[in-house]
Amino acid sequence: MGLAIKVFNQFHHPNVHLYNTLIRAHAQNSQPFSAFSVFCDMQNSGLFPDNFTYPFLLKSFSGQSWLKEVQMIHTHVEKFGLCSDIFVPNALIDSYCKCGYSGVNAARKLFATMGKRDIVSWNSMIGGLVKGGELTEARRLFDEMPERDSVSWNTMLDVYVKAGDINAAFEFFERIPERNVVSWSTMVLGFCKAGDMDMARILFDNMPVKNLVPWTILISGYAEKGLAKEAVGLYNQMEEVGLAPDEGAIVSILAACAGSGLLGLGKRVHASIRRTRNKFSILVGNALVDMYAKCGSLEKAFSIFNDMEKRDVVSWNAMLQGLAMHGCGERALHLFTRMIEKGVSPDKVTLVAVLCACTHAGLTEKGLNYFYTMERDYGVVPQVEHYGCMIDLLGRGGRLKEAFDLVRAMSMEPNAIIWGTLLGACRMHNDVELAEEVLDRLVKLEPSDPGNFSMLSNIYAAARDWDNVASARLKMKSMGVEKPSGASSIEVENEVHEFTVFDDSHRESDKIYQMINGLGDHLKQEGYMPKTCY
DNA sequence: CTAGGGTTAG
Repeated sequence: MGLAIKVFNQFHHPNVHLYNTLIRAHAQNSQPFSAFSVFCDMQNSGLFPDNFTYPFLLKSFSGQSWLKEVQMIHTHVEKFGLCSDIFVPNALIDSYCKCGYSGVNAARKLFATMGKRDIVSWNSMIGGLVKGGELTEARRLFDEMPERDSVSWNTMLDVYVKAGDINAAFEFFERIPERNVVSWSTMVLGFCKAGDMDMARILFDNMPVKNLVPWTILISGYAEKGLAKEAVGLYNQMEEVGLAPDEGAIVSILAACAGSGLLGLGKRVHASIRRTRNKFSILVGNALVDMYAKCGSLEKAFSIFNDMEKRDVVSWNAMLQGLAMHGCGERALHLFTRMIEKGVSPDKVTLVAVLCACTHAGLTEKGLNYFYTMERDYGVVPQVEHYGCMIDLLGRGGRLKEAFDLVRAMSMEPNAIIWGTLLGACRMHNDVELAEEVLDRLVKLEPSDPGNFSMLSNIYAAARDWDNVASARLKMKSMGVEKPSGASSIEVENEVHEFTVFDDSHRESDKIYQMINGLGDHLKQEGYMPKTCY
């Protein structure tokens, strides 16, 4: 690329073709800023962009949400009458659809006024609607379109998957005239999302052709659900068939590991990165920082964070969040100060992390102060997540009434997390009366979640109100769902061992319990009194 | 133009 630019600069009067080539090269290297600056140079030198310039330029924007720039190009294109070529409006539709809600609306308007449409115009428009969550309209357009290719069918399959209707998705999948690797992958993803890992595996095993994407989907699917054995096994299998994870696979698998604490697999992926490349992108760096931080290896996360050549706000957020969630509130706040000193603008996620840090460090006053000054100091308007942090901060501090007042003072509708947080605080401080009131609201939002009643039953238990404990338990049973028991797992030499409560299925179970009891005795000798009443 | 991908409160 550097050489290409050097050669380009030797031309005294580059023509439109040369400019286009350079813009396309920047697009291929995901350099939107460079592409745009070449475009500006081109205009400054008095040349008029043509039918090729705009699609290339728009292509370089992918990954950005540059609504204004897309609108600007749209205006240009209309002024010069370049919409006659179908490639230009098609590229505009696609770019608009990557700019969120208002972008999709602009795309829709453009699509409606197009005199000529090809299959790509329809596919782009439908794909945009799917991204915008407008599934019903996407479906309508699919039914309306004059002809369909495999992209159309796959997009429509994605509609069913996104709608969460796995049965309808599978029926549709079977009706697709020519299924390709994308159709199969979408279906595997659908089963992963539906929690049916057996079906996901069957589909995966029966795929006529595979690439890295279905491997990634299934490994991430296992990892996300904490199925360490399956995830590691499949990752090994992938390496055995000679596939190395690309950036997409790395980021996806690391994210799944972060979500469920699979440090072992995360380390494997990290090792593979170190083996195969000498540097990595911000995306991969952030995924690594987040994975190590969430898995509890804070020092490892810090060392990667510090070694990163470039950091963006997400890098800082991941590190801050990691420190905050592991109780290192003071360290998180110190890092936040460093972030401000470096001139990085905090965003809404940063402030969630900061407030969370105050909560976990017991810094109630400091948290309140950040909350009330965040808009003035950092331009971040408090949103429902920030209120959630404050409810937790006040609630844990025993200031239940203030927490409840804050919920009522919120400008937005409190969601289930808000009420759930408050319920947790009631449990912590044994406030039965408030708990009943809070549960009332919570049930309206999450009527089928038995966890809420489990929480209430614990509150009654703490107050020794056994009649109500019984009725809460009964309510849980009648909902047909037992609270699933949690499991923990450790990995020893690439083998995963899983444990649940009262579990004696492990082959070395006797030894393990011996060790646990021994530890308990030691703790008691040191004066530790276990708290059994939760 | 379609499938996987970084940070968000219980």
